[in-house]
Parts: sequence; structure tokens; C-alpha cells
Amino acid sequence: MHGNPLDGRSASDADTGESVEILPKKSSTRLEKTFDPAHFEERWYSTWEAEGRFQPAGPPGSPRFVMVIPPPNVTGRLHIGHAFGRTLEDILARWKRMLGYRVLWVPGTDHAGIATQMVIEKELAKQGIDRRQLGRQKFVERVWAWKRDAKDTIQSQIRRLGCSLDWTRERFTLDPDLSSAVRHAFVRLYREGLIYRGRYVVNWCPRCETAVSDLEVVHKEVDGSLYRIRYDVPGVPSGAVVATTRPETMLGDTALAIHPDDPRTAKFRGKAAILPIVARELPVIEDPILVDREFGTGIVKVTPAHDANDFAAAQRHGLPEVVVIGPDGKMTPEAGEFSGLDRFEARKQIVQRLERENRLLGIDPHRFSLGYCQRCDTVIEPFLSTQWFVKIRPLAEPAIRAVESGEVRFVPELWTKTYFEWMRNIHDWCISRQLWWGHRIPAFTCANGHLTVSEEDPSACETCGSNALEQDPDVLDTWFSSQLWPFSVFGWPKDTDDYREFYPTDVLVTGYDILFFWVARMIMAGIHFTGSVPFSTVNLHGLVRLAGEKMSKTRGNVVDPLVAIAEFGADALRFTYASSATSGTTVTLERERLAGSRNFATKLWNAARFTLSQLEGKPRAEELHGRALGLPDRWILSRLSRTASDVNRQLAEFRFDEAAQAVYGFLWHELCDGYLEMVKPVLAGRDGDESARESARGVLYRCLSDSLALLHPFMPFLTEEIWEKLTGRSGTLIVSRYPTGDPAWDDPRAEEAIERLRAIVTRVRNFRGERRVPPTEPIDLTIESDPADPGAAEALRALAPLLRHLARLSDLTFGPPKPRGERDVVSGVSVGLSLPGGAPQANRTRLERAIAQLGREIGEISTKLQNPTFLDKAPPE
RNA sequence: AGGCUCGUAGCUCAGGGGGAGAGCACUACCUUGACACGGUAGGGGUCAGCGGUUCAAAUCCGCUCGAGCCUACCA
Repeated sequence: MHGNPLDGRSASDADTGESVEILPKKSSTRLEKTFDPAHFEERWYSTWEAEGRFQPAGPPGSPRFVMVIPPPNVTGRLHIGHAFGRTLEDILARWKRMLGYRVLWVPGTDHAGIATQMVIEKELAKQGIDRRQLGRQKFVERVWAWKRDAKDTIQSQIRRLGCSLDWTRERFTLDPDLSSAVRHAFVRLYREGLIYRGRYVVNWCPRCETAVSDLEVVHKEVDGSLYRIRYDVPGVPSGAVVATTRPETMLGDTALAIHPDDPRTAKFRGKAAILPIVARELPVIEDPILVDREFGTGIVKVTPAHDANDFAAAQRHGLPEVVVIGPDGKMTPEAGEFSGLDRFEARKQIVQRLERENRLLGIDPHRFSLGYCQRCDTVIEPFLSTQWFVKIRPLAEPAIRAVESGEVRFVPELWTKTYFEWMRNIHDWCISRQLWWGHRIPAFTCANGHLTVSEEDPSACETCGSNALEQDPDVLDTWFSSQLWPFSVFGWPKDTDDYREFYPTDVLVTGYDILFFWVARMIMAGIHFTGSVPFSTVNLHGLVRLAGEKMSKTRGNVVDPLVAIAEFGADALRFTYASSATSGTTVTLERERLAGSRNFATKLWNAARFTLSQLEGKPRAEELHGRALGLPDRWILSRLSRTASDVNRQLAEFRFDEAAQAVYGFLWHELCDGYLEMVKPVLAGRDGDESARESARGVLYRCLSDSLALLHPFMPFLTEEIWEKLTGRSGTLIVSRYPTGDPAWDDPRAEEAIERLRAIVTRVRNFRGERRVPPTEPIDLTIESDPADPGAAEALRALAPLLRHLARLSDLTFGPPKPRGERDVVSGVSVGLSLPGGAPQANRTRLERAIAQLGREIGEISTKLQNPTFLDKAPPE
């Protein structure tokens, strides 16, 4: 066990084992009076990087800890939300590194196909350029240029945040190695029959002019209309009434459908209807899957080219498909007189036409859910086209089992349920995109229409040997490459050293918003391609929200982490992230909280200044080993040890907030407010006990050095800066041993005694405040030993000088209280408070309130004690 | 339509079957040799509501109300 505060093997020298006994010269042990993070943050980052601290250390084969960064999109700058997750990762990386793990954290970026292409298109639009004017090659060149800038920006942002990523291993999803991994994966799935090409109705964005996956469609409730339209049916005078929310698609109807068992619509059986406007004959089909007997008129128009359900029904019944809306959202020539109109304009005109023909029976308000493009908010059009799909079930099943068995664990656990829910109802994944930026699909068609799918560009058709090959123009969904990230970054499918040593990884930290997009797919791909889950733990954090409008773009513009860093320092931003990282689904970032973290940094800075001033040129902690320690020393060391074990326990559970709070509370309220104030007289040598003074110096040194180590993962820059002054070692805190707490230092008796002391001091100060007694005026205190617990007062007797000092007592006696004073019970001992000068007025209000409160408590307790069942069942204490 | 999460001090949020907490904000006092980005003391809560389980409920269960999120092919 390490972390023993005085055994000389703690955080302070675990890095090298060397023992530096003499502190450097006075000048360099001083800290600047005012604390300015900008003075040292970038310097320390360079030092660490130059000394290779971000690369895996220790012999290969020793316990390792590996993470891959969720690669940021190269769409632009990181925002305050990205920096959150990266900070949590860095806390884990630094913590594990200090615990002695061989840590590797791999950086990189994602080409983010559709997102990046859209950004560039917008940039071009500003110059009045359409990508089609440029052509594919020129356009892609532009995106590459953009990507280089964006990558540099992102990298510098992450560096300023302090992230200890191994930049020698940086990757990009379109790098040659990663691209060949994508092709390898595609070809393998194709050969296994898990990738297929087919003509289906897919989600289509008419603005982006590409297919998108189900996940890229955002559903919104809208208030629309349900149009009731009468179709003529020869032989049925009333005709058939059909309801639709999208009248424009009726031009593509190729049938009407009824439920075989619905008596209401039995009269249509075997008949044919006449499609209004177009006058096409529509067979009436019977389909129990498509038609819900309970809903509407019981008659459904079948539009195979513009509705996925209708398409499936058309397949079952051999119906033709008529495409009336094109890829650009405009009506096709098939729409006749409406050809060329925008789909929504066509709807209006068709409704007018139906009205004129007296076929529109009514328009009912109808609230329903409509799909929108995640990227551009355009209404998604179900569109019949030929696309590539991943047959997902066979991949999903092992991935479900991996989570069931605990091979992959979600933190917080509640996401497990969400994961199962989605995975058990998963649909095939449309992976082709009609874009230019991305991994081009490795499928080639020859002049005879044969398909060749191949990892290397083929020179001839597999089937007929033709040399006239054309590659599929489409690219793959971005997530197809991202799903390979945890292993493609290590060179997979090649059997590289890195792949062998660092895969599978340990922890993945990301927002819950990409649980399906990315996490689930990585688990599927990892198991399928490598035979192993890609990580054992997934920490899903909440999404960052800025509080109110205080930090909105319009005001402070702290949306860019660099702006927050400039104002508060990277350490303060990081600490704020950590303490805001609760287990909820939103993380609210408040400006006040940033200021609070900055204040905490300043507090540490000043505590360090004080400590350094006391230590200057004096012997160091190690030499104090074996020294007799007083109660305050034993107390703070016990608290330090417990804090260390707390922090480790909380970090192991990804409770960054609790861990941060534990260090905060210890450092501020126990070390600074408590111990520092207690030992000031000792350090000043006023009591003349040189031995106690040396002990205090040693304890202070240990408390500070261990606090720096504990805090380093959260506030790396500031702690490294102080560390240098304190220990004389430059840039080594990052690889010093992390305190874990040592039960040998747990000292419940010292804790009890000092906490009682502090409670009494507070009571005296409170007395002073109540009576408006100036702080300078002394007070008399009596402490009466409780016969039931004589030890309590006894321990206080040993602390009498300290009590006198802290409470500013004129007189402290152990015995019965003086007459005319105020009496109270604090922490189990009776105390009497009085002014030496005479009899002050008791504060009536306060006393009355106290009496009332006590009365209530007595009432409650006696009621309880009179309850026989309570006495019977409650534990004796 | 189903599912999930949340409702605790003015604000942001921890906690979670037997003492109601933190940070910020607020009040009073304090320019005491680390720190006013500070110190000391203090005020403030029917833990959304109703019912149930229990000796004991803020905590477990059910319902209601309110907020948010996710999933879904009802024309």
C-alpha cells in the first residue's frame, strides 16, 4: 500500500525513487503573488510532450489502460460540449498513468461525410459556387484543404485543454490505413452475405440529395391534415373513400388495399378503382398486414414508390411502382401536368384539382409524426432507389449477448436497457450515401452489368473479364468507418504490434446521443471482425447545456472552450467539467461554477505559497519519519488518507463529480480552514516546541504534495507548477504515484477529538456573534466532563492551548459552568459560555427557538419509544 | 403510441429506508502576516401531490400532475 503520508514513499518521490533532501534556492520556491494560469499552462504541456509522457510507459506486457478518442468531426472548431468528454478521458488517463498503468490514449478525427460536405457546400455557396460546377475531384480537394485547417484547430484546442493524448499515433478516418480497413470490412461483409445491394424505399433528403439511415431522421410531431378523397369504383356507386396526409403521392398509386376480414370493405373485393386525375385503373388487393381494420375507412391507397409499407405490400402482390417525386423533391414526368413542381406545391394544386372535381370529401386536422433530415431539417421523403445495406441481425445478436454477459458494461447502468431495446428491434442499415466526401464503395460494375466487389481496384470484371469497369459513385455512411475506429487506429486488419498490444481497449467515454450511431455499431463490428469486444466499459456522459443566456453566443461567447480557458484557465474549466459530471443526462455549465473552480485554484495556490514559506530551507518530510505526532497532525493525515481512498473509489465508478468534491472539501475545508489555522502558532514557534514545529512542517509537506497528486488528473497544470516549487522536480508529477490512502493512517480517535474541538470553536464563535461580542474580546469557557464519556473531555484537555487560540478564550476551565453564563451541549460535552466582564443578555429569540425545536424532538422520540413495535423491531442503538 | 429519466434550499445539482446536504447566491461582522478569487457566523427546504408497504419513507411500490429525452411503417 502506498500513500502513507510520512513513510517517504508517497506521491512525492514515487517517480524516480531518488531522494532530494535539499530544496532548491529560495528564489525558485516562491510562487508569484498573483496566480495566472497563462504563465505556465502551455509550458507544461510542451514539457510533458517533449519528455514523452503521453506515450505508453513501462515494459510492454505490464498492466495497460487504453482508450481511443471519440474522433471529433472535422467540420470546424470544438465546442464546449466536446471538451467535456475529453476532459473526463484525460482525468482517467492521468489517474491510471499515476497508478502505474501503461497508458495509451489515441487521438484522431473523423471525416464526418455528410456533415463536412454540407459545411463546405455552405462555404462555397457564400462565393456563389455550386459543388457540381467544381466537379467531384475539385470539390474533394477543397474539403481536404478544409480538413487540414479544422484538424489543426481541433488539435490545438485539445492541447490547450491539457489532454494527454499520444500524438505520435494520431489518426484520421480517411487515412490510407483506415481506408483500407474500411474496404476490407466492406468486402468481408459482402462475401459473408451481410452486405447486399437492393432497390428499396429509403429515407431520402431532397435537399442533401442522398439517402440517410433511420437514425439520421428526426421525428417531430406536426399538425397536418388528413385529406379524404373519393376514388370511383365501377360497380360500387358510392366509390371508395381513401384518407391520406400526402395527396401528392396519389399520382403514384398502383392499387387500393382492404383487410380481407373487414365487412365494411367486403364490397370492394375483386373490384378495381379509377385513380382520379390520372385515370389509372387500380386493382383492389386484400392485405391484412398493410391494412388496420380499426383505422379510418378501412381502405388504403397503395403507393409503392413513396412508402415503405406500400412497397412491401407491392412486393407481396406483384404491383408496379410509379415514381412521381424525384430525388430533388420535385414531381417527375410521371406526374403529368404537375411535373416539375415542388412536392408541396404539387400537393396544393392537386388538392385544388380534387376539390374542383368534387372528389375531396373533407380535410381533417391531424396530428402526426413527420421525419426531418438531422442535418438540414428538410422533410424526409421515402424514396425508392438502389442502395447498399448491412444485414444487421446476425451482427446484433452477439453484440446483445456481450452486454448480457457483462463483457461490455455501461456506466451509468441505465443505458443497458436502452441498448437492448434498440438492438432487439434493429433494422437493416442503409450504408450508401450519394455524397462525394467519404470512403467510396469498393464495388465496380462492368459494361455487361456484372458487379465486382474487391479490396483492391480490380482490373477486370470477376464474371466476364471485361475491362470496362466503373466504380460505384456512392460513398459509405461515416459511421461505417467509425465503427472500426477502436481497431482500425491500430492498423487492423494488419496484425501490427500496436494492434496486438493495445486492442481491445478498456474504456470508451462518450455522450449518450451516439449510443446507437456509434457505440452499438462498434460493439457489433468489434465482435464480428476481431472476435473481441472493442472495450469493456462504456461511460456515457450527459450532454452539455449552457446555463441560461449568460454564456450564449450573443453575450460572453464562452461556447468555445478556448474562451473559457482564456478567462478562467484550463484547470478551472476542467475542474468545472469534473464537478458537473453527475450521472444525469444533462450537464449544466454555469459561469458561476467556472468562477468557483478558478477560486479553488487560487485557494490552492495561496495555500501552497504559505506552505512553501514555512518549508523554505528546512528539512523535508522524509526525515520526520517516526516522529511523535499531535492530534491535529494525526487528524489531518487520517483525513488525507480517507480522501485519497474516496477519490480512487469514486473515479473507479466514473463519479468524477464526487471525486472532485472530495478533494475540494479536503483541501479547502479541512486542510486550509482546519489544519493550517491550527498549526500557525506552532509554525510561528510561539509555543517554543521545536519538535512539534518540525512535525507540522512534515505533515504540511505531505498534505500538500499528496493533494497535488490527488488533484493532478483534474488540474494538471497548476499542480505541476506548484509541484516543481515544492519538490524541486520539474514536470514529474504527471508520472508520480497516485495516493490511494493507507488504512494505517486512519485515526478515528483523532478525527473524533478534532471534530469535537472544531464544533466547540464554532459554538464559541456563534456565541460571540449572537451576543455581538467583538472578536477581540475574550470569552470564558467551561467544559464539563460527561460521566458517560469521560474520555471526550480528557482529549480536549490535551487540546486546551489550541482551543484557547482558535476560540480566543480568556479562560478555559474543566469543571462545572460558571453562574449566569450560557450552557449548551456540543458533540456530547457540556460547555458553559460567559463573558469575563459580567452577565450578558441571553438571546431570547434564539433560546426560545432552540427550546421549541428540542421540545419537538423530545416529543417525536418519546412517541417512538412508546411504540411497542418500534421497540420490538428497531435495532437497539 | 410505447419506453426511459427527472421533479430536494433563490439558482445549478448531489444524496437515498432511521440525524435534510454541496457549490453559487443571500444576511451580518472582519483590510488578523497564505488567500477579499478571502475569513467567521447565520438565514433559507411539508425533499411535486395523493395513496400504499414498513416499527420507521425524501429514499421502496402504485397513481396523478409537471418537465425532458429516446424509440415507432398506423393510411
